[in-house]
Amino acid sequence: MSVNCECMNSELMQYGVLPELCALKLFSEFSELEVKSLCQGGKVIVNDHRKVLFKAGSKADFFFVILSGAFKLVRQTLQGDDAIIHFSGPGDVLGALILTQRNPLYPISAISMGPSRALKIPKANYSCWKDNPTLVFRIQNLLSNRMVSLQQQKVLNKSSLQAKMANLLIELAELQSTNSQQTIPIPLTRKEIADTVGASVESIIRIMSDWSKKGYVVTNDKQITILKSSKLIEFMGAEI
Amino acid sequence: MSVNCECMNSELMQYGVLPELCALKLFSEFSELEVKSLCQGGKVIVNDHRKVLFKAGSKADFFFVILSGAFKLVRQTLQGDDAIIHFSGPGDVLGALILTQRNPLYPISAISMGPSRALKIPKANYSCWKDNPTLVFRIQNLLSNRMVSLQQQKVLNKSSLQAKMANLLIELAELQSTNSQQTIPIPLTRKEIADTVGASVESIIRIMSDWSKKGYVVTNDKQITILKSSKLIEFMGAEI
DNA sequence: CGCTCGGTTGATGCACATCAAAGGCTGTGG
DNA sequence: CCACAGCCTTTGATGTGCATCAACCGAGCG
Repeated sequence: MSVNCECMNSELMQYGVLPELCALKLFSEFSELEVKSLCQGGKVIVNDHRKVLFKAGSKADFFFVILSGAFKLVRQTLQGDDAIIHFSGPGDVLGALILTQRNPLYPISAISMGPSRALKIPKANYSCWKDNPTLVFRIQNLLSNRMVSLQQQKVLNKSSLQAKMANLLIELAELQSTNSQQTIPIPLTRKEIADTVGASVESIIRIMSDWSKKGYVVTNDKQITILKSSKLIEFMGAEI
Repeated sequence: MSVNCECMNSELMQYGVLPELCALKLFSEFSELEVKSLCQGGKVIVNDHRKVLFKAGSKADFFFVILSGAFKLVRQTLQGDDAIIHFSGPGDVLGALILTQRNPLYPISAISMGPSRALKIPKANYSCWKDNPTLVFRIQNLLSNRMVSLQQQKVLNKSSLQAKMANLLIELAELQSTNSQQTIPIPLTRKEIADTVGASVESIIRIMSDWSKKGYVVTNDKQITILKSSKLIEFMGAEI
């Protein structure tokens, strides 16, 4: 057992993951030693585009810290199509909230979008995570953000599709700190936008091409850039 | 200051609130002494129907434990109508998640539904709440439930209005533990249902009266009882 | 008594979904 | 190497679920 851990640990070092972890906002002001002990036994998962990190309904024996790329959190609807609950980027912690339960199952699936990497950490480690007030605080903040985002979407429930799309694009563009360019740091298909706002692909396409024509946005091989965020913001409050 | 606390504390005793608190699942297996110290300085707020407990955007200097009745958590849309985010009952903790932030503002408003009582606890107490692993654990579970509910609603986003209504009614009916009668333990107007599922009052009324005619539900002065939950569940999965 | 609030019903219209068809692009295997 | 399948995108035609508007009723209430 401990041998196994050792091995995993050396793996952490090997790939130079430790400094990468320390660079995350999640672990800022933590010493390398602390991070190393918190992530003991963690294993780096490298995913291509569209690979499942974990699946809704399966046993939650691990939790995850995203290192690079992005993952979508998805649930299937009974009609067979997907509903995207959230997009997670580097520094996000996945599967932590439910670890306090007895026999936890993942409530959602996590699927990579483009090449992505995550650290897979045994559930057992969580006991020392939750004894660290700073860490608990930061994980709560991550959850709080997700909650706020879900609530905001509920508020826009009765609004037009354009309002929901504007909200989504702006929210995603804010993920990256460099405010100069409003480029969404996640490769995003129209279908994924549709699954997020709960609409059909065709409707998304119609609105996106309209916005492109008007010069509000530019899309370029799944990279979406917002040119006139003021116009998009208008949609979010528009009566009509 | 300490005098004030004393007074508040005696207030806790006076109204016999302490045993009431201890009876909550939140505090089960806690001693009266512990609960008393955790809720030190707390003040009981008694509300009629439709009174504001706290308002979105105001400074969050307190957090709350619901003693009796129910509260709806609401945000205004830019169009001027309400969006109900969640219904909270006895034992729920409100305003706790954001207390880890620097200068927290309530992200939502809480409004009583029918006569309700809540314990208003100074923010300062939260520091000793969050040092108690059991309490942190239980508050996380409450949050987890809210998260799951919001996610479920996202999954039903593309479904018919009937599916969303069925989901809501069943979820609310499950709030009360007595499984014999499927009565929703919260007085609920059609408008409130509409604001929760993001629909118009008229549409809710049409569906509710249809269901009443068919004998699926009975409503009786804002008390809704589900007679045939199997029929409602059918709607949640129905293709058409 | 007029007031507001909650419930109800019908007529009309629109913002979407749905269906259908087609073209580009990528990877895969014969 | 080409053929084929699968994914993503696009456009047009058609349909419909639900919002919106308008009007009315009953109950509670200052």
